[in-house]
Amino acid sequence: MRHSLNDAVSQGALAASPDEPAVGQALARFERHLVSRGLRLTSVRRAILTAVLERAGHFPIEDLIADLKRRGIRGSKATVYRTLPMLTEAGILQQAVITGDMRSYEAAVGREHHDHLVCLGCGKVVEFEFEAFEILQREIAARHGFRLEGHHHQLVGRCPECQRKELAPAAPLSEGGASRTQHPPI
Amino acid sequence: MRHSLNDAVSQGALAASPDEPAVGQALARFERHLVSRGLRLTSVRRAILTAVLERAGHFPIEDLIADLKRRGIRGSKATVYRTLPMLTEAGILQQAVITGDMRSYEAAVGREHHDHLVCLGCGKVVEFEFEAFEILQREIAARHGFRLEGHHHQLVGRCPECQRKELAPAAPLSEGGASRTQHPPI
DNA sequence: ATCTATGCAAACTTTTTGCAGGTGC
DNA sequence: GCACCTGCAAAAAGTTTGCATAGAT
Repeated sequence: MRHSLNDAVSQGALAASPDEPAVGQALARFERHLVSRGLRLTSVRRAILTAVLERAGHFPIEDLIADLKRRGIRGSKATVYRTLPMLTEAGILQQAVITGDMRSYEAAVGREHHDHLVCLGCGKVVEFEFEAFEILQREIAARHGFRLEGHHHQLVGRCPECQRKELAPAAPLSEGGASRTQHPPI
Repeated sequence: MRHSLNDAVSQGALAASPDEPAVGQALARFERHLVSRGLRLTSVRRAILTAVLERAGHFPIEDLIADLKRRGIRGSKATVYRTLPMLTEAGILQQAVITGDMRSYEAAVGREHHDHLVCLGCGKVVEFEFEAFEILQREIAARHGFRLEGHHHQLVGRCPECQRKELAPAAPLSEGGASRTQHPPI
């Protein structure tokens, strides 16, 4: 009963509360990771990790830096850029895979795999969960000898608003109406 | 019998032959797209589109530019950067979704959806096809009011070589062996 | 005390843009 | 001939790095 598909809309900063147990666990994991390599869990790194976990979804690095600034927390651009890969290696973050211009990250833990439904028109992203196929995915990975560590499943399309805009656009070009991004099979 | 999963390894430049009908069709589509907006299908644009279609898989922009240079074809960096979005709007290309640093594209047509199996260690990408779930995908899109136009399904893991390297690395750190990127659930 | 972490600013890389001259229709 | 197109070079945007100072154990 847990393996059918399962939707969850979640955009923007859903802001997990800072005292959520996940934060403590992530801190512990991060510290383990750091210490095992002779590095230190400093206050800046703690602040960055906390800020990261408060962004529920995927986020561009710039936004994270802005978060820190806004709250008067230390943590410069350079330090953030140096810390995010550590969080990734610790298994706390992963690079998000959005049709993308800039690099973005998302939590690798604390939620089930959440996948993206991206609007080609306005770039809006809706998240959903889609767990039904992990076995088959594992099968595919195994065929290629890979050990599977995660997946991204991203659907791209047009959101309701953009579909509406398509019908009555300021499009004085060709007669056909929606000429802009309609893709009949070639 | 066509809806089970279906694998196809294909890396590097599988190089469709230039006289393949797909090229002509794509050119026609591109021209339609351009003309409908008062733009022109020039020789440089034709060359770029041809080069694009000769790269079977996903490719970074830099590689495409190198292709053109290597063959003495006109088509500067700037023009390539200006042309690729047009090809995307025409439905011929789409941005590839690779855990990514730089932007990359792939053909949106001429092959079934092909998805990626990416190695976290060395970045190697194996492509596979995974068509079984389009109905469910459509269902998810519909729930959110989206019109589905495509999908990416990307699996990330460790390729066989990188798994091997993990076991006998030059890793004089902690005692545990593979400390680097093993992620037990938090 | 020693070694790591941080911030700043400079360097780099990738992508975008302005502009003078070339090209297609 | 009028627009659009192209290449170059300069500008932006995003990311990385060197270095002097601050911080952690």
